[in-house]
Amino acid sequence: MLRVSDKDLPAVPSEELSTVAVELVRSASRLTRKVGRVAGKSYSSAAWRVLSDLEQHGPTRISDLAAQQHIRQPSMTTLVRRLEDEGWLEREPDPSDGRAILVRLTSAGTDALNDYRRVAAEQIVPILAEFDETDRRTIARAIALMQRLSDLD
Amino acid sequence: MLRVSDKDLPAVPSEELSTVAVELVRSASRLTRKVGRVAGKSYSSAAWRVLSDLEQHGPTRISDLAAQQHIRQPSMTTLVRRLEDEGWLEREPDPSDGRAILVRLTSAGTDALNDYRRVAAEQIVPILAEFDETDRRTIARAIALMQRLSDLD
DNA sequence: CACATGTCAGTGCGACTGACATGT
DNA sequence: CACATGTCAGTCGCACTGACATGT
Repeated sequence: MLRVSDKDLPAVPSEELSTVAVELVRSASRLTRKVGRVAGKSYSSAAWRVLSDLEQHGPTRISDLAAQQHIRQPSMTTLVRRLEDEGWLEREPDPSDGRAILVRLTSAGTDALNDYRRVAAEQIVPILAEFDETDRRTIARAIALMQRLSDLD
Repeated sequence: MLRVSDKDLPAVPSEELSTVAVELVRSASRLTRKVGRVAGKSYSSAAWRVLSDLEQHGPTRISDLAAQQHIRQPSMTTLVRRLEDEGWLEREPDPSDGRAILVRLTSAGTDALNDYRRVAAEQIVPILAEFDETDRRTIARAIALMQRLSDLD
């Protein structure tokens, strides 16, 4: 049923974009569910996304973290407190704004993040390894495209 | 920055499969988060996945639904009860097994599902429409691949 | 004073485990 | 009796809104 070579892939008529969109969301959420719960001892994917973003961007304010994750400020306050209780991040006052707080990843946080990544990868890599070269490229490219779909707005 | 032809895409060395796996999960969960909350009035993506699976496979037992969604039976019991309260599905005894219950999608459930799909698509389609033909094929193919990654185990 | 930042209180969805009733 | 199916009870993660204190 599935083609292995890109040039054999059917074109996507614009009338069917809506179906593609729905199926994309569906498969993304299935994958998230499958990997998320098993990999996280107790935390959801939001926690790991926060840690990952902190690693990438350095110390960040609560409000900015909330915006990045598409959640409200109070929710981020709670999440940050839980992660702080775990020792995975720490807070410091923002020197440039007395109202704000900078959240920073700790080394324990980095360790936890890498642990999570290892476990998550264990779920996926064995199957990924069976994909042919074209399919691997497709996945790699799709990651960037999904990123674009998530960031805009 | 973006390549338009598949054969220009970089190969994926097997040493980097683990990174690809992690980033795939990350971008999938970001997309799920972004679309899920905005599209769902109050329900999470799990609810829509259940309705969608029921539409596809017909009446299904609670335990099978739970297995499909990678959640436990008691969680599925609760979810089914909420969706039943909404009038989106109904239960009937399984004629072939007195212990089991068959869950069936109602017409109101189909309507709700289509409403959700419309709203979800509205978030994605405008950006998807700006993708070139190769990128659309990439997304379409990636959906199937993510499905494979979710189903196995 | 208007506004931004963050927290607190209260609510609800949606997972989990353990114990249990019931049917095969 | 062993086992599968589903529910109940209790817990916790993780979103939300509205109200609020504090700093710009």
